[in-house]
Amino acid sequence: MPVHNAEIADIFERLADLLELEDANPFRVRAYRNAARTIRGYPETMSRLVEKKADLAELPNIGEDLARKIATIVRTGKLPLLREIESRTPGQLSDLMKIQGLGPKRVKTLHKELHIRSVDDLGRAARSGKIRELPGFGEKTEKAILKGLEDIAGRANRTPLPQAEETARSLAAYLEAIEGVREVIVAGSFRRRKDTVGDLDFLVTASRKSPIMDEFIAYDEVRDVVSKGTGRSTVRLRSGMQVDLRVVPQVSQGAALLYFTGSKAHNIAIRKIAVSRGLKLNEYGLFKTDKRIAGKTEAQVYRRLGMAWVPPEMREDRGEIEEARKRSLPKLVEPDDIRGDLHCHTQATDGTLSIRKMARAAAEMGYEYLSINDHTRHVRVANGMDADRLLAQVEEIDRLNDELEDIVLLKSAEVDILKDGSLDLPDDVLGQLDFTVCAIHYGFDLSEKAQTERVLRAMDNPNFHVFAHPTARLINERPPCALDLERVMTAARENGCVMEVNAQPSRLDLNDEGCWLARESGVKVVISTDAHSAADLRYMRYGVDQARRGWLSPSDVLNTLSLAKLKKTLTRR
DNA sequence: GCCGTTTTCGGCCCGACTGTTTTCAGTCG
Repeated sequence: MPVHNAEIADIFERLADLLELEDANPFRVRAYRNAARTIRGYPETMSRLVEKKADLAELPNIGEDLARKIATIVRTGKLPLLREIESRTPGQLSDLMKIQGLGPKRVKTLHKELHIRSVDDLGRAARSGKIRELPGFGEKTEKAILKGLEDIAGRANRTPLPQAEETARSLAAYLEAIEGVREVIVAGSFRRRKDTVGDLDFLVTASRKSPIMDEFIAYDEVRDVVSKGTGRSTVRLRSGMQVDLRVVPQVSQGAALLYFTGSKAHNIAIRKIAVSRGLKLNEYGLFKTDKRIAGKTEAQVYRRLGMAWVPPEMREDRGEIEEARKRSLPKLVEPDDIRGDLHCHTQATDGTLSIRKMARAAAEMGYEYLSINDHTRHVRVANGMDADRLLAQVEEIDRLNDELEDIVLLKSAEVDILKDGSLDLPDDVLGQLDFTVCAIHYGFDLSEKAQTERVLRAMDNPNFHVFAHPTARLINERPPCALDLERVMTAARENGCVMEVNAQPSRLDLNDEGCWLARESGVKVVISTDAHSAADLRYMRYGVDQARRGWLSPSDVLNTLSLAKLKKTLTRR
């Protein structure tokens, strides 16, 4: 079983935690964390890179030493250094650092003074009141630890973007109504459009006299106040979501927006650029000695650093800094570029509307085309169609196309990929469609080898056009199935197949990294909503977000094409 | 342990808030 990037990143992060507990050189600790971040977000697997004998030291934040360590982990699944350190420092101690308010120093004290080795030990010590007696600790810290233990026990998942959007909208409206508030912006991973959001970062410009902080913590949905200051406060909402609020002067708004949008890695990289130019960048502006030379807008700050403005979705330190310095950032796809939706369902299977009503809804979105992709027979729970029903639907679509004036319907289906890699309707039936969208709906737990071969075999069929929601993940519900995406991409390119970016907020599949891999592999994508109702067509935006995070341009996305060009491109040779 | 449009050695992002303290260490983002 090949080692996943996440496992390698976990090993390095654990190592960093334990080294920190041992008071190791903090920059060495940081090096391990930086490397972990690079590996976790890297679109290709380290296993594959090692197999290809690629030079891992070429990757950012990876040098000769870590390249060797990665290779060791790939080959053996473990790292001798970690074992060696764990023999000195109990491995579970790194778990304690996950509790809010506990860092390496305090964990070390707890271990040394009270012999605490695990989360359970910590709970017992806190409940018996032993922690408050330690030097540097007190009653409040002890209480905070008990609270922190509760939090990690019932830790909420990261919030899907649309839910976060709803929370953000209500809170923004509340904040905007507070006296003296000028502008409210949500920054953080929300602004970078990550598929899920951990917490919300609100940035507010307000007059000096505004009672913003008092009003903020008085918001109806606030469960507890984590901290409260004049410039920054943090609360936890009833939903479990954490919200940070920062008040900044208008003259610093751009610098603050830049800073609080992140990512952390992007911030660090641009601060280094500032330092290299003898400047200092913080959330209040860009400074030459003590003189602010930029800060009102983001564009101003980037400009004074010799860079183009970077779209928030790209701010992950995945090469955007270099491109911005060379002024060669790609032009990212935008919602307005989308000219049609290539995956939707009707009441023939599990959708809620007739074909005609879906067509009308799509026309109202301004689309030129919409394809109808009802399920095929294997998906019985969704009333999947057999050949006769599908062919009847094809005729119905032909009739509707004669009648409809403002939109063209494409004949398609969401065809099941069976376990043996065959498609669940005969070729002569599939051949009557304009194109197919093929997907896995069962057998998610096959081994990576079996799952990958299943897909590759399916792609050999000339009636396979689009691979829908490729990893079949459901955010916070079902992990992505084991699939060698790199091999799948290669096969897609060779066979002229296309990958779907499924825009359902619970799927977002391909995700940003998948989009990145598609582009690198020379594979085109379609962004589709998989709509089951008219309202679902509005999910398109979320798919575009992920495509932008994967640096996709309109030319990478086939449903930015006119109908004529699209039809030509979706044909396999 | 990484990295280089000043450098292959000597740097490494920066400020706010809290709690336990009487001036600051620890943690967080």
